[in-house]
Amino acid sequence: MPRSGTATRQNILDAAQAIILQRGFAGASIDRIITGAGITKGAFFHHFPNKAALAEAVISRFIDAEAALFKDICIRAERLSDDPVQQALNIIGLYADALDNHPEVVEGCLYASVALQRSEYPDEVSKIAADSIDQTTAQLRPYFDAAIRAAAPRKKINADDLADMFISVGEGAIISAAYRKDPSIPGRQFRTLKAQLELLFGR
Amino acid sequence: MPRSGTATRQNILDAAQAIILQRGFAGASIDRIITGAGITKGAFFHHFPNKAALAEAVISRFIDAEAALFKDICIRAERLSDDPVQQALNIIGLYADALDNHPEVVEGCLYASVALQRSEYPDEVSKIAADSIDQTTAQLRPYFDAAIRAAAPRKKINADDLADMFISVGEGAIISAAYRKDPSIPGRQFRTLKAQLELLFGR
DNA sequence: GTAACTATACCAACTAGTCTGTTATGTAAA
DNA sequence: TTTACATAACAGACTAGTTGGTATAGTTAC
Repeated sequence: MPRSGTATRQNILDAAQAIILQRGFAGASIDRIITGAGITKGAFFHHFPNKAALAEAVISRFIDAEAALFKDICIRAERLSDDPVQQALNIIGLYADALDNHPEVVEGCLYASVALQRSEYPDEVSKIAADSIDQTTAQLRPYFDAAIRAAAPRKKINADDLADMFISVGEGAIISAAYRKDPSIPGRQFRTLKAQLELLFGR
Repeated sequence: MPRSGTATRQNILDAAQAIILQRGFAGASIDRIITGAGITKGAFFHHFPNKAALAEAVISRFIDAEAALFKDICIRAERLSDDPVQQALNIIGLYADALDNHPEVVEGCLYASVALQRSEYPDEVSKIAADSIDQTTAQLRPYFDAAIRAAAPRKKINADDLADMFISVGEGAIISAAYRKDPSIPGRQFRTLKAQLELLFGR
């Protein structure tokens, strides 16, 4: 058995993600990444056939982590209450809590990075990022739909716009956090959103 | 007097902004920009001493336009009503209208571009972008403050978080719009926000 | 034994920026 | 009215360094 390369691979992905969020994908040169990871060019191309494959690996890992977090939050929200309104509110509250525990959000978000450099990332990467956003809103929509049906909201509102609002607040708050260098902003923004939806659903 | 170069300069800025929003700042090479603008390298470096100066010009122009739009909206909102709550709501509504008339928002936002490529842009550019964001929230905060004092909101909320929410929804909605290729999203998101604040202030 | 590396040399394409020239347009003296 | 001239607006070849990627020969840990 040869030695495992998984640590080195993670090392590369970590360095790549950090540099991509600081300098963009084009600015994240392979030389900078291998310097950041403390390895050589030979090691890099042993793990990734080219830069496009690296991009796909970085984004995929990020997306998988986000999807896992989101699914976990949905499960916990359902466990906390049977009431559809409370479930929807809990998803937002739990997401706020999760962001509080991840101060590295001030570094930025790879979803936003892909959106703002569509033509620089490989097409495949743009596609899987877009699919992941679609999947997240599709998962979220039923919760808001159920809440709207259960509570007769005080303002005419639809689940699509609420699901979009969830994504928008998340992405936008991370940009605000980056400007202010304040990692508490995303959590606070989701709690502000939660308070507004409590009113909307009469809580 | 020699011929005027202002049209060429605008041409360069337009091409640069479009390419920056598609590929990031590092991906927006001078060769790509001059090809996009249909000019030569000599013309480019006649107008800008280096790439950093171009970045500053592009961002400054964007910031000035945003600031002018925002100021205009504030003035119109104040004219529409003397009621502080209505003024705050009108700002959001007028901003939604303005976004409806600018379908190019799906291309992205330079504020977000700078935030997500801090280390690639010249320091001066990051600084003026951050200052501009600070100034916008500082202008917005008094409106929300006045509304809170006038209306005793139904949820405990502060003007800082509301001003941040305005920025977050704006930035986030543009990212959502880019993913969905739907320029109607930002306007709809601001209207959703407005509906929530109407409830908050008892309207 | 074999995969996981290090180290280094190399390449073609691209990068920001420089350089030397050329062209358009207005001013003013002859 | 022509002609000379000043000056900004360009054109395009050129350079030194960087880019992503390849090649190759040896070393290390399981």
